[in-house]
Amino acid sequence: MTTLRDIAEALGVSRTSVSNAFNRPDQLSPDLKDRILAKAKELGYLGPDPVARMLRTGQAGAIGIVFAESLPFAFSDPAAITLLQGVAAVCEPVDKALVLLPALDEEAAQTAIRSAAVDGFIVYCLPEGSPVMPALRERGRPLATVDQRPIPGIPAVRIDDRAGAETCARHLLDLGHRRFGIIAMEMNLTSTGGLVTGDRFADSRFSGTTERLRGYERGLGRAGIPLDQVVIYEADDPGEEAGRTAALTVLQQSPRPTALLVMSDRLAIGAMQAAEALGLAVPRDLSIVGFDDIPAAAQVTPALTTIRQPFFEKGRTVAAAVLDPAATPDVTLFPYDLIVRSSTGPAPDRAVGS
Amino acid sequence: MTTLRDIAEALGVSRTSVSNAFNRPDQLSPDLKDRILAKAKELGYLGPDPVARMLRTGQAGAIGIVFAESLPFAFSDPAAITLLQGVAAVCEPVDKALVLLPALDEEAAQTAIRSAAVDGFIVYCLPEGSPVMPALRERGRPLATVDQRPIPGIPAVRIDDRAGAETCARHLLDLGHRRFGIIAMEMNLTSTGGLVTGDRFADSRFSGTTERLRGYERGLGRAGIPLDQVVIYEADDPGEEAGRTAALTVLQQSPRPTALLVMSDRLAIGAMQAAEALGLAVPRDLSIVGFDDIPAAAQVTPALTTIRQPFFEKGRTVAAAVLDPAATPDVTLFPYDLIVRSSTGPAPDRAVGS
DNA sequence: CCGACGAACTGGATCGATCAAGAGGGGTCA
DNA sequence: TGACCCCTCTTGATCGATCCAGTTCGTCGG
Repeated sequence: MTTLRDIAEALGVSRTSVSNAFNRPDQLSPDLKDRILAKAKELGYLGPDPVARMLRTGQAGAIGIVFAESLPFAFSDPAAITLLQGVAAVCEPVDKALVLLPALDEEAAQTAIRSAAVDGFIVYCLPEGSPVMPALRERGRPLATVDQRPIPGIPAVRIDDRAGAETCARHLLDLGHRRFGIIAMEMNLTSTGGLVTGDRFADSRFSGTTERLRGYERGLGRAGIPLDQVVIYEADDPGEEAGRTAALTVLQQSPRPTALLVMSDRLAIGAMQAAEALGLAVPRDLSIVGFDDIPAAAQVTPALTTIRQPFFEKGRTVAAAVLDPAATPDVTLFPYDLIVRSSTGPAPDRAVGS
Repeated sequence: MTTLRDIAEALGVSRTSVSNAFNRPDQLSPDLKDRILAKAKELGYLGPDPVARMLRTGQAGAIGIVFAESLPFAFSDPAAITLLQGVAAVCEPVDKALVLLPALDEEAAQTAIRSAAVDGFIVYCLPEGSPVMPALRERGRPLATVDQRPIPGIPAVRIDDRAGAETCARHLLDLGHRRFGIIAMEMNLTSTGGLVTGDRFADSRFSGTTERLRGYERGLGRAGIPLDQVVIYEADDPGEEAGRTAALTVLQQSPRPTALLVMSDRLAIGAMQAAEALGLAVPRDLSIVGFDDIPAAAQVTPALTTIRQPFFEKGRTVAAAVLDPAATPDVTLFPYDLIVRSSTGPAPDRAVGS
C-alpha cells in the first residue's frame, strides 16, 4: 500500500509537504502541490488514511448510537427512526457520521462500544442496570441518554412519561369509562409477556414502562380505581403483533374492559386489529388510547387517540448534547400533548353497571 | 490520558504484556494479568484505544453506507429502512457497526467518504455520474451498490425494474385501461418536478426512474400506446406530498387518465389522496399501481396494487457482498412480484370512447 | 547431564498520518 | 547594509496500540 512516505521519497520532499498537499494546499507552492498530487495519482495513493489521521488528531468524526435491542429490531420502530432523523439533522451539517453499534446481545454491545471509533455516544432506551452503561462510561467520551431513566451527571432527554400516561387515563375517565385494560410494553429485555399484576412492575427495568404504568395508576386512582382492578398484560415485544396478542387476551376477560390504555402506538394498532377480530367496534364498544403519536397513528382507521411526543426534536437535542456536553443541562424534558382522534369515545351505557 | 505504556512502566512490565492482559488474557500468568488489570483500573485506563488498534490491525470493524440524499431524508424512506434492516441483520452477527455517512450534498459526501473508518461501503441509489462514486473507488475498499445502474467490476444488487414496470403496465392494459398517467420519481438530484415528455428521460440520472419509465413504455407499446400520448409528471421529491401534487395535475388533464402508473408506493399513496380530494373513487374511477410494496401499501385504503421487491433480502445481499467481495457475482438480480390489491380495477366504461 | 520444548514475557519496529519548531531563502524597510 | 519577516519546506517527535522475533527459565525425556 502506498503511503505519504512513498510519495515523499519518490519526489525527494518531506512527508509533511505531501500531507499539506492534501490537507492545506494553500501552505504549499502551487507547483510543488501539483507535482505531489500528480505523483500521488501515479503511485496509486488512496489519500491520507483516515484512521491514522484520527489517531493523530484524536477526532473520529462520528457519533455512536446504542440501542437496547438488535439493529434490525430498532429499525422497525418508527419512533426510533424519527429520533434518528433528528440526530442526523444535527450531525450532518457538522460532518459527523452516525455509527449504529451492533447490539445483538449485551455482551456484543459492550465489545462494539469498546471498539467504536466515535467522539461520543447517544444511548437510547437502555434498561436500568444494563451492563452496557458501565462500558459506555469507561470509554470516557461524551454521553447522552434518551428515553431512559436519567443517570446523574449524564445529560438526559425525555418527556414526563408519568404525566403523559396520567393524561391518558383521565381522558378515558372523563369519557365515563370505569373498566380498564392496560397493555404494557416490556419490563425487561427477556420478558416473555402475559397477564401481570401491577406490583410486578416494581421489577421493570425500562423506565418508559415503569413511568407510564405509574401514570395510569395515578390517573385511575383519582377515580378510586386501584391498579389491581385493572387487567394488565405485558407485551413480549414492541411490535403490532404483540399488541394484537395482548389485546385478544385482555378483551376476553370478564367483565370486558371498555377502554384500553396502551403504552405505545404500535401495540395500540395491534390492539385495534384484535378488537376488529373480536367484532368490537372502536370507539363504540371499546376506546383505545396509545402513546407516542407515530405517523401510522393518524393513518389507521379509526385514527388513534394518543400522546404526542417530539421524537425529532428529542433526536436533535441528544445529538447536540453529545456534540457539546458543556452547554447541556442535566435533564431536558420535552412537552407532550394528548391528541384526541377517533379511537376514543364515551363509555358504552352498560359500563355504568360495572 | 493513560496509555498502555503508563501501566507497563508503573508495573515494570512490557507494553505487550499489558496489551495481552486485555486482548489475550490466556497468554499471561493469571497473577500478572490480575496485577495489570488492577493497575489499569487504579490509573483510570480507559481500555485499548480502538483507533490505535485499527491503525495497527487495519480492521475498522464497520461498514459505511452512502445515500444519495441527506440522512434525515433517507430515514423517511421505508424502502431504505427495510434495506438497512437487511444490512444490519448481516453485519450484526459479525460484529460490524454500520456507519451512516453524512451526505448533505455531494461535496460533503466525498469528504465523509474520505474520512470514514470503515472496511467497505454500501452504495444506495446514487445517480449515474455522481462524483461520489470516484471518491468511493479511491478509497480502495470493497464496494457494492444497490438499486442503481451497475458499474462494471462492482457487485450490484437490484431487481429488473424495467420488467417490473412493464408488468404494471400490462396489468392495467389487461383491465381495459387505455388512458394513462405516469407519476415518475426524480430524474436527478436537482429536479424541480412538473409535467415532462418521455424523451426528457434520456437525461435521467437515476437508474430506477429510467428503467421503470422504459418498462412502462414497453408495456404500453404492446397495446400500441406511445409514451407521448401519456401524461407524465416528474415528482420533485420522493415523498407522499410530491405524489399528491403530481396527481392533482395529472388528473386534471383532459381526457382524464383512467389509470396511473406510479413509480413508487410513497408517490402512489400521495396520488390516492389526490384522487380522494378530487372526488375520484379508487378503483372505480381511477386505478393506481405503485412500485416497491412498502409496508404502508397494504395498509392504506384501498390497499395498493404494486410490485413487491425484497428490500430486506437486498440489504442482506449487499452487506454480504461488501463483507466478502470475492464470493460475489457481478450483478444479483432479485425477483419481483405483482401484488394485486384493491387500487386497480376494470377501466370505467366511458374509457372505451377515448 | 544434555537437548528439546513450551510457557511467560520483552524490545523494537511498525501502522500512517499530523504537529510543533525551526531552517533557508528571498524580499521589504529603515 | 542589516534587521526583520514571510513564505516554503523539513526534521523529529508523537498519537496508542499490535506484531514479530526473540530471550529466559523451568521441566521433562532420554
